[in-house]
Amino acid sequence: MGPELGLRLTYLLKHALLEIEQLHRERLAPLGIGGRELAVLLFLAGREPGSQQQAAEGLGVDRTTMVALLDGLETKGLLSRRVDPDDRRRNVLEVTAAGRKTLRRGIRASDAAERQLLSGLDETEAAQLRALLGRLAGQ
Amino acid sequence: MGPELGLRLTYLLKHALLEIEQLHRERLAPLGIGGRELAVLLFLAGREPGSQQQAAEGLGVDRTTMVALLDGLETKGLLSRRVDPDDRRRNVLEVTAAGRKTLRRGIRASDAAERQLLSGLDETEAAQLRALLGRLAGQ
DNA sequence: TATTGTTATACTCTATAACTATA
DNA sequence: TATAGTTATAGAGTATAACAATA
Repeated sequence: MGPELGLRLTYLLKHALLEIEQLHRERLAPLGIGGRELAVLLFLAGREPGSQQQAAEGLGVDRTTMVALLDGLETKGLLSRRVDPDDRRRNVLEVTAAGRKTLRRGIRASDAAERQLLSGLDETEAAQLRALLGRLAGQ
Repeated sequence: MGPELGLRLTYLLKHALLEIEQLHRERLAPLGIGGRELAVLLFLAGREPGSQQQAAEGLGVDRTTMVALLDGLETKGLLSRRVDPDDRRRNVLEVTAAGRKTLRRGIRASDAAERQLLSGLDETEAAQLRALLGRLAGQ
């Protein structure tokens, strides 16, 4: 574990994150969404309709942050909020048909961004990196 | 490459970065510096005295961002600015004796933070992760 | 004219506190 | 009283534009 800045884990992780975020910006721009919006669609599409609070917890963002994120997605017609009849304080979130279409295109764009970041690694190495990072995340 | 959010590379990288940043905050707090200040000290200590502009480029931050960072370090007595007599537009940056001491303690704190992040991996796996991330950064 | 450091300003992402409507 | 969504506000971190001093 050398002292050099370029060898510090924080530096290496930040470098990789900044690069993959830039690749996502480029590839998601034609779809009119950002990486955080893709993450919301990805999170919502895979489970039963839930509340904003549940989505915020699942995504690890504050519920106040979620409001603006959902405003954007709703304005673009990619998801809908409707009041939960069983608890009128809650909004039930549902991805629209347009949202599902954008999500499918977004996943392909994200896959391409990941492949580009990992283009210097072979299949085995890419899988190793993914597995090791997954274990840091406790998966 | 599955569609699930928790398997996306961006999610995994961000998770690891947030965690190691938190570990650094905890371990650097007693030293009175933040992770970005440690990075500046680390960058400056390893090379010939240089200008703010050179430091900004080397660290990958804007030169306007560097000003406030250096203000903090100078106030704490960890580095000094002096006008370059050969080009009076430039400030020559030098880490003080106190700065070098804080740097040594900071490196130990950062090493400990890295070990904690990687505590679920064995030595070989930790080295693999470091090497793979290094290759993404073009090293 | 161009460059270095600086300041003012703005934009993104994030969180805290307070409001409202519901429970 | 407590909870879900919302708004206002503020704090990091970042960048752009413009300024003074110097080249």
